[in-house]
Amino acid sequence: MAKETTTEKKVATATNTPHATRTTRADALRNEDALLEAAKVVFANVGVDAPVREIAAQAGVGVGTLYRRFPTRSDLVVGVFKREVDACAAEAPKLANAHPPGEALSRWLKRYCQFIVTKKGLASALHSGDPAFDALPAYFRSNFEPALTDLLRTAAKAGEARHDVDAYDLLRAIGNLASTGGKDGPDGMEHTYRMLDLMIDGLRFGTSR
Amino acid sequence: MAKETTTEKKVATATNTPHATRTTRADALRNEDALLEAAKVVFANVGVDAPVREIAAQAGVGVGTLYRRFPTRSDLVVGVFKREVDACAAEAPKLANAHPPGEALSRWLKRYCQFIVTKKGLASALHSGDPAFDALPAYFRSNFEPALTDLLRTAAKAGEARHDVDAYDLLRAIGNLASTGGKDGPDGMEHTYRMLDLMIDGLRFGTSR
DNA sequence: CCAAATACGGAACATTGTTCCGTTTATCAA
DNA sequence: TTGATAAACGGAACAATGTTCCGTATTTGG
Repeated sequence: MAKETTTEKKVATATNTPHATRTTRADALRNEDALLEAAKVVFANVGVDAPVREIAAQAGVGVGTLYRRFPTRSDLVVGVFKREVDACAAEAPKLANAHPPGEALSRWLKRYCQFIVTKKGLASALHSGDPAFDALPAYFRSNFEPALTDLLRTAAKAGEARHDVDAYDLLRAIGNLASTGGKDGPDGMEHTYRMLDLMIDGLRFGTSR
Repeated sequence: MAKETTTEKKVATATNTPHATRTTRADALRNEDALLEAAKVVFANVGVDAPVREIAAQAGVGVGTLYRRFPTRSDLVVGVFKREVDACAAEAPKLANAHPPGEALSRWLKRYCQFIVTKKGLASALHSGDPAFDALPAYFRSNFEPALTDLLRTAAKAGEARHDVDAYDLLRAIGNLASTGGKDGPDGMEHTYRMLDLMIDGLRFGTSR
């Protein structure tokens, strides 16, 4: 439900009538991807209020195509947001495989930090009252909390992090950290990273108990 | 500087050239007032995103007139906000004259509560990133803080309120109280008023020290 | 009462979100 | 491979909205 998989999708009718359904066309899938990617770029450059036409152009697609996939501007915003959440959360297990537990945790937190900074524009859209965004906070949490919980638990077992830190608390704390002082500050992101390092050190402190 | 006074306004040129300036035309003043009043009503009914045309119509005026007075939609929003702040702050001294200190304080806090609830729509506009709104928080504070400070001090001297309450803290606290649970809640405003009464009682507690 | 400055109204313009529909293309059975 | 057909496409057209322009009406001051 999170995102369209590349798997074939046919409507499962009880009686398989002839010509019942077809697979989703390849160009359609390609375009959906191109649109999300284009929107991500345009949102980052121009802001979340960027005109739909500009996104369609960047994706090399007509507005009609855009609207068939995302019936509303908000739907596109939601799509980009979810895709970014997915991408960020998906890195947790990868990092866990590639690095020792403490390192994996630290790297993922930095990655999450980047996500937050990038999505600052979106964050304000969340509180715009548009009901299309109502589900996003839950989506955010239901993806990030388990991902971070795993990293934390593994690191704690390996003696590389304390046991008494709640994943959601940490997500919120870092979220607040990163959203004030964003990437356009005096020393661009450096301040945020310093604060993040502080917090990571805090996670390690008192480890061997 | 707060608002246009009804006083004549002529540009004071060093050398009074002939035909130097004229007073602002009467209809212009009338229309400015009508526009602010209309905008207040429409914002309340339709929301801050109401179309400019609708406001002009409600004021019985063409859009051209609106735009001469308020070069931008945001300017109109700012105008309404300031006028409401002015109106609310101006009631403080009036209440102080008409009631005993504790009563005046309590009445004004309730009045302020109404202001907050009404302006919830505007509040979200404040955080919309539009630089036109940058000055509003300061305007808010610079009007309300002195008004409430006076009420508090007077009440405290009369032994009807504690001495150790900071006006700005109180403004913020009540602001938070009133903005969650607004006028459309289950028991419309009643909950907010109950909480406010609690706070007012708290102000009185420990009075005779 | 007149001339000039000022203000007015609302049509016209520009920018968006969204819909519509004639045309193109991918799919799949034969 | 091929052709019928469902699916998807592109972009013109529509609607809503902020903003500008300018010919006309009103107010002011003498």
